[in-house]
Amino acid sequence: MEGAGSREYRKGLWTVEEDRILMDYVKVHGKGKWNRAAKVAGLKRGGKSCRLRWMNYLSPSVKRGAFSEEEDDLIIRLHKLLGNRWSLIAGRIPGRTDNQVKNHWNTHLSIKLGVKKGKSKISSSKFSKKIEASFNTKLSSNERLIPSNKTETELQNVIEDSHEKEIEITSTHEPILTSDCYENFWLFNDDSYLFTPSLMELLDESLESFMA
DNA sequence: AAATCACGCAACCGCAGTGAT
DNA sequence: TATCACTGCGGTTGCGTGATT
Repeated sequence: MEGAGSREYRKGLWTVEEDRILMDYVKVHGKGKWNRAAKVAGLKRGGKSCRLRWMNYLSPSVKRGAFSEEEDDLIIRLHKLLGNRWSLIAGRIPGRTDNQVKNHWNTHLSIKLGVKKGKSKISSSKFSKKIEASFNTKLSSNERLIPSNKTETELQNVIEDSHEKEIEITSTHEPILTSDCYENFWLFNDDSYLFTPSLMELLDESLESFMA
């Protein structure tokens, strides 16, 4: 039982020194076994705290900084269908964690869309008419528009397929990535990525036929 | 300049699922 | 089969900081 017994755990924000210790530990031993990691590394933190710190902050795959419009768009689309399944949504957005997506939704997107107050303020022309229309009819953040004759697994497969198709398409293109702009570039196997119009279109097409 | 407010985000909590023994 | 350790998830809290009064 974590927290029980004589062992006392530090709480609150991580210090630079704690970060360094955890980073060093992961470099040598790899991820996992966080409870043991905390003890072996000499951190006065629980395993869960170590795991969270690594996953949400220290991991080199975590992307920092503001969310792009494309990311916002994708989150909104996926949330519309998946509800508060933050890990699933985050899994479709390279470099973003479930915590980041959840926080971003709660502090920006839900307000922007007027979900909590029951009114939509969607203004972006990027939304497909059908997705926007159906979103406006369902105000609760927990409601999803999965047809009664479909399963969530089928829905996830649709999203997976769209992503697969996207990768297929982008693999045939040359990169047009710029260092300071996330717009209009493609997805690759290295750390760089992008949201292309084709991904959005594929997702819309797939979801529309799924919902039909 | 000090006090208060509001916002954004990191971190915590409780629970469920999974795998090893 | 039961138990335990561990991981992962979503909801929530509370701290830090900038804006406002």
